[in-house]
Amino acid sequence: MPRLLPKHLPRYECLLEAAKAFPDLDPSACEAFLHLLRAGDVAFQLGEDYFAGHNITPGRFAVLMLLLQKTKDCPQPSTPAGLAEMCGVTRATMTGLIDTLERDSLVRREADTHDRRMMSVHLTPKGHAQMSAILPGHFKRIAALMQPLSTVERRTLAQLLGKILQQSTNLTDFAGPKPAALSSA
Amino acid sequence: MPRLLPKHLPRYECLLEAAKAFPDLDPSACEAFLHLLRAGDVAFQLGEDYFAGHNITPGRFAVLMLLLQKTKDCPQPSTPAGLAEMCGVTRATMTGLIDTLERDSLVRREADTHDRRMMSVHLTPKGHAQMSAILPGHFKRIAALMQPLSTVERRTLAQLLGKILQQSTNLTDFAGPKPAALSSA
DNA sequence: CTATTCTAGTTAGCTTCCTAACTATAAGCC
DNA sequence: GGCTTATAGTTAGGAAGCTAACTAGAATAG
Repeated sequence: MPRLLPKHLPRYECLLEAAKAFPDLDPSACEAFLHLLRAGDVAFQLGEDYFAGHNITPGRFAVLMLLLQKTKDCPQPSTPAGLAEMCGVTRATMTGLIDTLERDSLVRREADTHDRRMMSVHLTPKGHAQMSAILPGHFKRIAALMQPLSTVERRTLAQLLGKILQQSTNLTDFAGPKPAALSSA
Repeated sequence: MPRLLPKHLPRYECLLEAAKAFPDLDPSACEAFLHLLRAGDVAFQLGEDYFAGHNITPGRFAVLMLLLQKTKDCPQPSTPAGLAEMCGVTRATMTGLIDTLERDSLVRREADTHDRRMMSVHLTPKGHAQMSAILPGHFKRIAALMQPLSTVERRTLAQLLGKILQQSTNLTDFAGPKPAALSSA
């Protein structure tokens, strides 16, 4: 399910030309932005296409990945609400993801004994095996995609993208900071 | 509709640690890849959130953008199939997009007089006005997102992403070149 | 000229996300 | 303790993309 974006990146001269009609158009910003959209889509599809061969969607992969990390790092159980938070989706969406993962026996729901509203979610042995089967190929494909970039270039890329991510949070915090987010301020 | 991705980027030390368990994991490649996924999503959402205030989806915007360019550049009419090709979606999806755009009087379908299978799609005056209302704000937001990067950094970013895009086409061409794509080879 | 094949556009049904409303349980106020 | 509020999870219905199958018209083979 690729994103609906123009597949064709305009040449820089076209952006310069368009800037005459639109004074707000910053050609260098637009060029970087459009490259980012395309490359981000390509990166996403790289994973999506690969996972599809293992009967997994990106959303299911994200959940399995989080559960895999959890089993290693922290002993505290994973709840649907916590997973939704970390994945950036609603609790309703997480319910659906866990439904299908549980149907395929990749995860298991367990009721919390202390708080009967809560559930905890665990990776089953089958789920663990599934991830062990998927991850090496996934990492190989990531390495292949990044192969033309030197280690220095990768570092540079990550830093430049990090600045954009930081700016994004600045902009959204400025535009509409959640009241809850101000609790620490 | 953000993509379902882990919102949290792992620290580099965690990638180094994970590489011990997974020999195929290249930490610098993964770091760049994960940053790219997050930043691409942020960039996409920047547009999506803004368009939503104008009752437009990214898909509809892409179609309107192509039609706007067409009116300037080439006199040849835009067909649904051509638009689908340029947007990278199926013809079926394009039918749906044009349906809603036509319902909102932003575009107009016209039957081709020579080939009665074909339609041509045109921007209406209202569609043109809509784009004139949307684009300046869109360009401003793009400029704001890229503001922390210097012109040189933007250029560097575009070049690094260009290498990734090129590599992506190399990989897919190698894996499964469409027979039709070989016609020129 | 007729029959096959190809192409443009549409329709029908699926998936994955969403929001809004609901149920059950826990926590806080009187 | 009993009432209000907040929280965890689920359910129901909607939006936007997909594939597969269909219809109508054009192109090509015989």
